[in-house]
Amino acid sequence: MSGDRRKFRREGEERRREALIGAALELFAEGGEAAATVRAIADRAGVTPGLIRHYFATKEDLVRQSYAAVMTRMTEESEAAADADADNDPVGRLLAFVATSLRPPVMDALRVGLWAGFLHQVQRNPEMRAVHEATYLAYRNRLQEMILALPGQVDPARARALAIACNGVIDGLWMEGGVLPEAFAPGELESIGLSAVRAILGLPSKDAT
Amino acid sequence: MSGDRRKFRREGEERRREALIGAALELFAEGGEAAATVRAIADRAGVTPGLIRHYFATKEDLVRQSYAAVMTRMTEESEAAADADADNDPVGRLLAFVATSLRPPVMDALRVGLWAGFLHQVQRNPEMRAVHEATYLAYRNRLQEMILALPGQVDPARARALAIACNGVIDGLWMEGGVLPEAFAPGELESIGLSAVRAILGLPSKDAT
DNA sequence: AAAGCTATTGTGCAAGTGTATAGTTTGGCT
DNA sequence: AGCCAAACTATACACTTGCACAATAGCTTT
Repeated sequence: MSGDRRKFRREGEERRREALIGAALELFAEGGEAAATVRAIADRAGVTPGLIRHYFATKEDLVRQSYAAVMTRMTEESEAAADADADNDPVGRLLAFVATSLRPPVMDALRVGLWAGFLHQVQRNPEMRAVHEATYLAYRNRLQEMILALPGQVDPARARALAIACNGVIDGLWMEGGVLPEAFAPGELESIGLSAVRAILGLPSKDAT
Repeated sequence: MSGDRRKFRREGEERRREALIGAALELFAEGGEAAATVRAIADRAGVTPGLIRHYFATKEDLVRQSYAAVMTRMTEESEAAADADADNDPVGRLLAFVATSLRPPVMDALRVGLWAGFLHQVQRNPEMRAVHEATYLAYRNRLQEMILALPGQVDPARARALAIACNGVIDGLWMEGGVLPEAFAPGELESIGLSAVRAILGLPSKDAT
């Protein structure tokens, strides 16, 4: 009678958390805040809604962790690209870092949409704001380290300003490319971003003879 | 008994529409999408919820029209600010334009929040996308005209790239300043933005002796 | 001054929301 | 084999949401 209770497998805590976060991000990217209901998330993750409460104190908690996951993943991807640049050339590392941020899969419509949706929450939710501040500073500080590693002397105060400026260009172009992809030629934003960063940092331009 | 029906005044169709849109924007800016319920909007506008249905086919309709109103208003303000700068010096005009974008009231937390929410809808709604594209291009083209007016030759293709780059820095810094105001010293972003634009355009730096 | 049009109100409803909580199943441990 | 913590399900609740609809009050016109 009541025997048609759903079968289930016990997953590791880590994997279930990630699955739930992944499902939330998918729904958020597809249909915005409204689409990411507790029931829809559970459904997408192949689980019943109650389980969400088992892993996350509240829905807001899940949303916050999802945001943190997305942002850190993006920084890590750019960082990996910089490290993959096996040259020990500091200039090459920095430019690889910038270029990666301005092409897929980092520069992507879904990610920008995700980011915009979250950004909207950052303003009034202190915990979300903390996550935003942390991820933003992580990215910018990475940039600053790379700037300090460049040949030639740069005093710290100036390095901070330069990092903020470079971060600004990257963010701006990343966002515009994500929102209006067809408004730019393939590779155009990447090339523009690299030139701009070079100009800001006073590096010689690529097409110099 | 049933005589305590609320008194009201009949407003013109135009004024009521604007009042409702205004109320929606206020709530959206303050508390995000979640705060802008039909009831709250009606309340703020000094009206009962049913009336919203009288002026807008659906809530989504109201939201879309609100966003369109905000975006057009922002562009108009920027344009007006640029025109108000009566100097005949092209460099001064351009830098004033940039600086204005990076300080209040243009760089403002509420506006950035509003804009983020708008951006989030741009991806799924073709009409919103059209509004966004138009306002973005209007701003960027304005920038491009000013770049072409600078002393020295700039070929059009390069002017486009420079305008995109400058627009990127401005957007990025504007957004970061709006989201994390206390992370920057007063005037810091304005000064960083001006230096960055100068560097990108190859203009002499301000603090040159 | 009476009538008529419609802007505005008030009430109600079905659907969907996050969350609480009690009960059931699972897989590892002894 | 048997037990037990906890991973998981199921159900229910209190609330909120957008929307429909009939009644009414304010203008405009005659």
